[in-house]
Amino acid sequence: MFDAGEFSTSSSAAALSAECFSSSSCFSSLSSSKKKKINNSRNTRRFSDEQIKSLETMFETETKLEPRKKLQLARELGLQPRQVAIWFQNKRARWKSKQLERDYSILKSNYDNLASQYESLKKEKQSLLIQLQKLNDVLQKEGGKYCCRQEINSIGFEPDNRGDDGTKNKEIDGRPSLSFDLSEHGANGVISDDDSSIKADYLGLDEGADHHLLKMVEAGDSSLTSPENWGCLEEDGLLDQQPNSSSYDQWWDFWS
DNA sequence: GTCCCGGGAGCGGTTACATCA
DNA sequence: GTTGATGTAACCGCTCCCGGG
Repeated sequence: MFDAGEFSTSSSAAALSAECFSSSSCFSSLSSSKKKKINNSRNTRRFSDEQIKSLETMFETETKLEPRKKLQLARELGLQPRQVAIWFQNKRARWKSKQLERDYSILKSNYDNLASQYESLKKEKQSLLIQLQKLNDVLQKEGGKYCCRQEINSIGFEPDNRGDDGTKNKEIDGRPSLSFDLSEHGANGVISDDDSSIKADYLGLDEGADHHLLKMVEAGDSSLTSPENWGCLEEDGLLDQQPNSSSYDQWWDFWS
């Protein structure tokens, strides 16, 4: 395929190679002037396009050459077997380096996505906490009118109950009903079933428990904003539905 | 069967040089 | 023409594996 003398790649180095190429100890035993001469001989050392192409093709099929194939390839390309071996070594190193870069890029992309999701969830949580605080304030102003969520349920509380004029609060049976704006939860500003399932996901709650919790939130149960009152959740069996203590910790971390 | 030794091969890191902007 | 960055062939030192004694 290629004549040994066709390429000037390793003119003087090739001449040396016949006796020294396969022995690094031979090289290291040379005087410094001799080494310099060898280094200077690297002048036109780049392999030709044809040689590179053949080497690349072979590398695609196998990244490690069998000794027999190495000799054959070296013969075909007019190179020393050691040159072929070194080319494969360097190629493997470069390929590995590129692979690491690709892997890093993928991991970084995944991390960025997760970080972005985390930030948006954090904002959503903050927004919900603010809403809870507002509701709690309203409830405290109103006194004991909303002490019992059964009572609220019995009057058909709907989070989306709005007055005809579009205001968020509307009287039901002569008592004010509360609605609130969660703009992040869709155009109509109410918590949808979809939202419930989303929260169930990251709170680790099952749908039933989460629904219960959301109802309490929707109903403006002030106990939710006061940890000392969370005992009622246990009484309701809500926290009992936590699969394990780590989920409980997760729940606590989320709201704290 | 086990240990030791030498040689071959691969790998990570480095050097020397060519090329290009 | 000079310079810094980059790519690459070749090397060095080390480790691992394997066969022979």
